[in-house]
Amino acid sequence: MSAGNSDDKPNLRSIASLAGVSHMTVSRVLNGHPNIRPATREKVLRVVEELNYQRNSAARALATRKSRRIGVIVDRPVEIGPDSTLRAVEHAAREAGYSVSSVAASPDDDGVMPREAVDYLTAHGIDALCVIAPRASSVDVLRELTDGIPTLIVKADDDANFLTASVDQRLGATLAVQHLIDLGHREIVHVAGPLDWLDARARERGWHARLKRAGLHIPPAFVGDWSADSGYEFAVAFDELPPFTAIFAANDQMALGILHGFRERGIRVPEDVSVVGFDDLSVSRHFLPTLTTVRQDFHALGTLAVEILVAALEGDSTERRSRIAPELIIRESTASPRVM
Amino acid sequence: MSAGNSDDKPNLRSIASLAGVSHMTVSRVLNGHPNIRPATREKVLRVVEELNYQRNSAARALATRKSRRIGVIVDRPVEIGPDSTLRAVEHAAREAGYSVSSVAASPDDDGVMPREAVDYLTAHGIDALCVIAPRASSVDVLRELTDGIPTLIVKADDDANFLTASVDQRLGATLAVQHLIDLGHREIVHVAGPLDWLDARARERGWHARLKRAGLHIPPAFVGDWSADSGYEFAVAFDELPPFTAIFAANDQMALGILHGFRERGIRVPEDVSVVGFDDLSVSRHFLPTLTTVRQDFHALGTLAVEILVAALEGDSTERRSRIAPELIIRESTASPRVM
DNA sequence: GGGCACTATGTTCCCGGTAACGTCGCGGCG
DNA sequence: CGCCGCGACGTTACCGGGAACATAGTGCCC
Repeated sequence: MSAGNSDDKPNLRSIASLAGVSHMTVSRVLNGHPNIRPATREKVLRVVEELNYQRNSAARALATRKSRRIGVIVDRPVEIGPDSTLRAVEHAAREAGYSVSSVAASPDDDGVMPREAVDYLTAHGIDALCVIAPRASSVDVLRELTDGIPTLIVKADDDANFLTASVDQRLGATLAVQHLIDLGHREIVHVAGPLDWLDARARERGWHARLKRAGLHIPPAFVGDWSADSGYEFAVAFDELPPFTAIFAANDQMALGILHGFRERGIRVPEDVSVVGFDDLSVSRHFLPTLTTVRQDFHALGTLAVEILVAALEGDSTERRSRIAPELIIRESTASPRVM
Repeated sequence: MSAGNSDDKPNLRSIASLAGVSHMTVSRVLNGHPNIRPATREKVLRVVEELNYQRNSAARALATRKSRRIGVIVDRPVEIGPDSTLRAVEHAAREAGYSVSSVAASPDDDGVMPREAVDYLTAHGIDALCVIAPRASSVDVLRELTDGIPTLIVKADDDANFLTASVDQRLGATLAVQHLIDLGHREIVHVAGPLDWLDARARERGWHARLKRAGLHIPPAFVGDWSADSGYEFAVAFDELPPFTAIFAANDQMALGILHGFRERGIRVPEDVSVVGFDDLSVSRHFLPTLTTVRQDFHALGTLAVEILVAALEGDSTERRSRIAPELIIRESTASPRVM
């Protein structure tokens, strides 16, 4: 405390004069330029250390026209999945020497307004953009907004305009449905997320495709809103629904709502109906019954996204896209159907 | 696309020459300076509009020595509460013309390393700092790191060094315990979070204080780790525990684990034991049984935090701290104890 | 009608870095 | 022995804004 600081923060010039060199030499040392004599380098670093000097990122950004900041748009209200991904992105970006600026959907509205979000982020200076949990409508709008900014969208389909990375949603859905088929289920319904979301669509398609391939009846999907409440509402309407013996829910929260609704209606899981979720929230293994679900590795996803973006930014662009395999976690909420 | 853009982005000078004024006039218009003729203002704004001009935030930060950025440290791994607060902070900051840069704990480690986090944030230029879900140890370290940076810590106790804002944790705990007492419970145990976390401590103290005031027996608190798993482990050890009829769990996740463990042990909730949680996650109303809990308004908390910080930054510093009242939500997991 | 207080605007310099180019010393080579 | 090339720096200009001061017009008052 008050250890004789000259009032202002040190800058390149003050370091330089203390080290007896020019400010450019200091800059070069800090940037790891090759042609610096070891003695000089050490002299400079010593002073840097001593004054606890930190480069001014604003000045750097101004001079280089690069902010070393990645903008992130999170298109879904607070949920473990998107937030885990966001944190993983932040972490990986930090490790790579970047910082992150995010715009996230509020609890009230569905998603973010893409135009406003991009405006905000570009106004604050970003080198690249990453979109988590996107809606199809957002992607459409983004196409014409992200001109010149490397943009990665967390989605499974390739896209000519964007970099992509994702957990393979269709594979996840396939694993879930396959598991139910293997157990002997023939009537498998789907409680989907809002189909404007790409993840919801991909899961619905995976479910649909697997049923079709198995030659099973394909009932219309019930569309929820990701919330446990919507799963609950689906379940309490059980008596009015066409018969089925298994449900694939598009996320664990809706699955939880379904468990709750069934309990109230006296329908037993898994004896009467099997339920599979998606995400494997940390709490899902404590639902009653514990939930069979599809695990997504959000951390790996965020890390991968940053890897791809940074590669694109720094030239060694190898891959434009990549998918992470999800994993089926079998617990108590699924079983073979009773013989009718 | 390619609608005749001159290659580079417009800047103050290019706007100025197109509008036939000096760059300072443009700057003044954009900053809302008073002494500008309406005609001039409109002329400038027209050009700004036309070129879709956005100020360069790096240049602005360099010139003003203000980044208009708030650094946020989230000291807990991914969880709905802290992430909701973070998002609310981000939202409120955006509305106030600030952006947010965050450092969050990864799933692996407990909390963030305060020194590294602050270094990182200051290196990227922040005007203020906000700490969400802090550990006591973090706070101690921060005291000597945040010299000169207005810092708000989300905690309930006043602090000479920091601004504070919080949901009143002790009040929340008091509400929970009061509810159990009102139902006729006399043996009320607490499943706490790790006591290094200020929130965990405050809840433990609230529980302790209310029991003491009621003259009830105060059993030692069981310390979990916030996870549903730790609640589960507590519950399955039921037979080895001293007798009790009610549990106050420090968060909903541990409460869920408790419900799960009790189910396995054949202990009925609320008939045998009542359970109260804390947080009111969106899923808590679908637990089996639905969970009585203490609701925290995370959005209000984040908004409040930014309000206080911005007030501190912009001089009209009114309040240094403020608390939000939590609310008891009564559901099925609590009932009067059976007469023994 | 001249001085004066404003108002509206322009000039210049500076923020703290980096790019581009200049300079100096030294060793190798014809 | 003189020239060249290059390594190791230094100098200068510039990134795009804003603060501080300078300056031109304008109405008002004595």
